[in-house]
Amino acid sequence: MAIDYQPLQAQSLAKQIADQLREAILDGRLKVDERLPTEEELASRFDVSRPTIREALKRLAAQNLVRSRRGPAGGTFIKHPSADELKAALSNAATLMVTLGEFDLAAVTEARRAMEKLCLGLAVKRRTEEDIARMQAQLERQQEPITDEAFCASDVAFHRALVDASANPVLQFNMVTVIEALQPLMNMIANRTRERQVIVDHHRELLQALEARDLARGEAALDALLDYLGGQFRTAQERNGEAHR
Amino acid sequence: MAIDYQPLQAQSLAKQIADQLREAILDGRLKVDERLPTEEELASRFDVSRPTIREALKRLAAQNLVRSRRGPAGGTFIKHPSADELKAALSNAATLMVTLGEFDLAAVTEARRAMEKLCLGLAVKRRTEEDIARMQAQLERQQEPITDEAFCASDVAFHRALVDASANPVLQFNMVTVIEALQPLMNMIANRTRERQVIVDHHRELLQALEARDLARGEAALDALLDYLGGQFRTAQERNGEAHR
DNA sequence: ATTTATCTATTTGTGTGACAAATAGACTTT
DNA sequence: AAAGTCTATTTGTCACACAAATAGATAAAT
Repeated sequence: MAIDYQPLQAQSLAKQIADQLREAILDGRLKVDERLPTEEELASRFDVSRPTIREALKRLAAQNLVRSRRGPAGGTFIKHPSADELKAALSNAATLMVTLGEFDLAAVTEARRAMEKLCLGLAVKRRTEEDIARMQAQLERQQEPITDEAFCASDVAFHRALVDASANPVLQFNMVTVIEALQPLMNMIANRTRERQVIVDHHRELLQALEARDLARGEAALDALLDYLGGQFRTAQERNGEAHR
Repeated sequence: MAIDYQPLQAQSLAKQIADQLREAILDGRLKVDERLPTEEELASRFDVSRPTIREALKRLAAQNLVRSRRGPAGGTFIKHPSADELKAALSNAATLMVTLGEFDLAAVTEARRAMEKLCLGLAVKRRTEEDIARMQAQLERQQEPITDEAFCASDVAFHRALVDASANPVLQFNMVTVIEALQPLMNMIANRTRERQVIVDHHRELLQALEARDLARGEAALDALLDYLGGQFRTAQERNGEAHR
């Protein structure tokens, strides 16, 4: 007797309504910039109260699917999704997954190494002078006496600039899970001046390789950098493990 | 005089509260499975009404950051993020970005080709018999007389199984933006029997290569398949473009 | 003594009604 | 014609009430 007991939980009305509207948006039955009926009318259509409708709309708003405006020409509109907003949301979620250990650090670094090489391969062909300048600016910043957090932020910005030089928005997007999501972990690593220099040297080598459009040299620099970073992460984790005892 | 006019719009209270709580969760000030105060208490703490608090909590619930239970031991709890839920959310968002043209189809296919090769590279080393069996099952299904939608779903499942064989959760995760997100577009392509056979042949070749752990052969099959698919997408887009005139 | 049923308190879910705040458009005034 | 004012509409917020679920305590039955 193996009945798979259905949850059959009467989900909250607001959730059901939100799901229904979300599906309509995804299916294209509700188009971008289209205006939904007023909350009052939605309430009567779904035969629920206005607060329930509001909760449903707030859920959608939290997912950047709709936006609301007050006033006569106001209302709730289907929102055109923006890559930047989605990137920010993904960064938050991925950061959480990493810091909570849901994503194994080894898996993240493995994926990063592979994907960042992909980006490098495209960047070598497509990088512009602006890309180089952006990376150069971060490199210089990393040699100034800045706080650990500013150094890490600049590190992230440097790699982000490299990824952006690939000129592929989908890769740029996906890379947040292996670049930005690691920032909190990196912040836990205290970078002494001597250690910073190692990173800066690798960055400089990587930048020069990109400028010279030398893929092999760039990959070597990236490998060296990620080998070093991987070691740093491991020792940081061990230190953390000891601290927990 | 270049004042950067601050938005200074008083954002909705619910949004501010939601943002504040989200930051606390991301910072680790609120830990997983921790219980938030009751809605009533939160309301008095933030000095707002309970509906406002509820809206804030619903926003967080929509992002899978908290979950609520009724009853004496109930309340609102910080939720441990699940890769599957996040994957589903990302799939929705990415699908929308693709269907609305926010992600260029050329960029998606370029990213897919590169990333799927990465997965293949790992899968060749790590694939298990279960991986092979799963892909084999989909391959057989694709040769049965099923609907176009079922064929597309099986196509996605086949590639998903390949990606999963890489045994890297981060890559598996990111691949939804280039595999699952394309399903609606693939559904728009009517697959005649003759055309299905082309895809099935490529799949079989790919599967055999994976079984033999032959990376070069697998990459060739993948390239051929994606070349074919790219062509299909282009003609579909052109047909669509004509239909819009 | 263990299980089962019932009660109770607590907390979220939902409903109702009201008013505040923003704002597009019509209207009035200069 | 331009600027200011008014007005209607819609979302934002609040207050209060009750329903529904549920963990734990209590009582009852086997």
